[in-house]
Amino acid sequence: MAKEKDNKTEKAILEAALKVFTEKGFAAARMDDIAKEAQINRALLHYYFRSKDKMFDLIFSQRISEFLSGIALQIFSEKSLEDKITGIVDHEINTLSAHPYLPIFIFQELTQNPERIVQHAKNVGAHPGDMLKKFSLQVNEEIKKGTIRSVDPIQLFMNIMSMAIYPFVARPIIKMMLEFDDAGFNKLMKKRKEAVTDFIYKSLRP
Amino acid sequence: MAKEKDNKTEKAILEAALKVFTEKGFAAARMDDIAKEAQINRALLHYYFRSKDKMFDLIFSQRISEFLSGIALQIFSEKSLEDKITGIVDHEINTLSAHPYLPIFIFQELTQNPERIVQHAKNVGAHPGDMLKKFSLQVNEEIKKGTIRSVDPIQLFMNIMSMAIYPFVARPIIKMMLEFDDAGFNKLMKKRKEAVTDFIYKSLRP
DNA sequence: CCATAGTTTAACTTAATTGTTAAATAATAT
DNA sequence: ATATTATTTAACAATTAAGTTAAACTATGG
Repeated sequence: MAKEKDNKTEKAILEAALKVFTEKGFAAARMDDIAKEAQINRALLHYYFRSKDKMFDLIFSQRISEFLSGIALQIFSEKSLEDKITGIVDHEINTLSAHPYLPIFIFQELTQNPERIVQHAKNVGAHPGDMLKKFSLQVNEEIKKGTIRSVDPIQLFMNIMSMAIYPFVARPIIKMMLEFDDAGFNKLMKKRKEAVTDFIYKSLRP
Repeated sequence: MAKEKDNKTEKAILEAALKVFTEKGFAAARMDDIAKEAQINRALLHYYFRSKDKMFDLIFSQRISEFLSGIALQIFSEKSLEDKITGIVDHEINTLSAHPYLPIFIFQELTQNPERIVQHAKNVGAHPGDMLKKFSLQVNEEIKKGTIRSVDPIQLFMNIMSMAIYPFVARPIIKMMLEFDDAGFNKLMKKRKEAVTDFIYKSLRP
C-alpha cells in the first residue's frame, strides 16, 4: 500500500479533521477522534501532519476562504441585483445544507481569533470590504432607476446573509421547536430558498 | 470579611464565569481565567462551586432560559403583530448589544449537546413549540383580515430572529468588512433596529 | 475578644491529551 | 527481489488542567 499516487489516506485524514473540528471546535476536538474518524491511528496523523495546530490552520483557512470567495463570486458576477440575491441565498443554503456545522465553527473560531481573518481574507483576492462597496453601488443604481425602494445597502446585505445563514446556526432550537429530524430540517431549508428571496423582493417593492 | 450578607464574591465569580464561558466556550474556558477575572484564586472557586461542570450548567441554564423566556414574553404579550415584531427585534438587539458573545455561546454549546435544551426549555413554562403556534395563529389572523400579505408564519419567524441575531454571530466579519471598532458596531446595531422592522413591514405589505 | 466564615498560599494528585519514538509489519514500485 | 514508503503497535515523555488538601491568615459578628 505504498506510494499511492492517489493520496487517499491524506484525504481521509483531512475529511475526518474537517468533520471533527467543525462539529466540536478546536478546543474540544481530540486527535483521537480524528484518527478514529479517518480509521487510522494517532501516530499516522502526526506522520502526515505534524500537529493539531497545523491541521487546524489548514482546515480553517480552507473554510474561511471558501466562505468568503463563495460570496465574492456572486457579488462580482455580471448578474442583475435580483439574480445576485437569489444566487447568494441559494448558494449559502445549498452549501450549508451539506455542512450545517460550518457557520458556528467559523464564527466561534473567528470570534476567539479575529486576527486570523485578516490574513485569510487576502487569499480571496479582493478585499472583503470591496464586496460591500460593489454591492452598495449596484443597489444604489437600482434605487436611482426606481426599480426598488430606497434602502440602506449595508443593512440589506446583512439581511440577506442573516436570513440565509442564521437558521443553520440556530438549527438545534429550530429542530426542537418544530420537532424535526435532520431530513425535516433540510426540507424546510429547501423551501426556505424561495421564501427568503421572495421575502426580500417583496420588501424592496417601490 | 466574614459572613457577608451581600454575597459579593459569589456574584463576582458568576459574573466572571459568564464572561469567560461565553467568550471562550466550555472546552477552551480555564478555571484560572475565571479566578483571575473574579480577582480570586482557584481554591476559592471550588469552595463556592464544586466543579467546572457545575458552574457551566448554572451559567448555561440561566442564559438559555433567559433567551427563550425573552422571546416568550413578547410572543405571549397582548400586543398587535406589528408591535410584537418590533418588540422582539428591539429586545434581541438591546440584549445582544450588551452581551455580543451570547448567541455563539448558546448555539455552539447547544449544537454539541442538543439534549440540554429539552430540560431547560421546561423552565420557561410554555413549551417552546407553543410560541410558534401562538405566533402563527396571530399571523394567519392578520392575513385573513388583509392587513398583511400571505406568508408562511414559520419562515417569517425565522426571518425576524435571523435579522435580529445573526449580525452578532457574524460580528468579527462585519467589523472587518466595515473596518468598525466596537463602538462603530454598536451604533450600526442601534440603527439596525429600525432598519429591520421597517424591512419586515415593507415586505408584509399586501 | 474569640469563634466562625471567608480567603490565600502552595503543594499535591489525578487525569487527559498531545506529541515522540522505535520496532515490527505490510504493500508496492522498480 | 529488494528498497522504499505506508501503517500499526505500544510504550513513553511532556504538558496542561481540574480538583484536593492542609495550614495559615483575615475580618467580623456576637
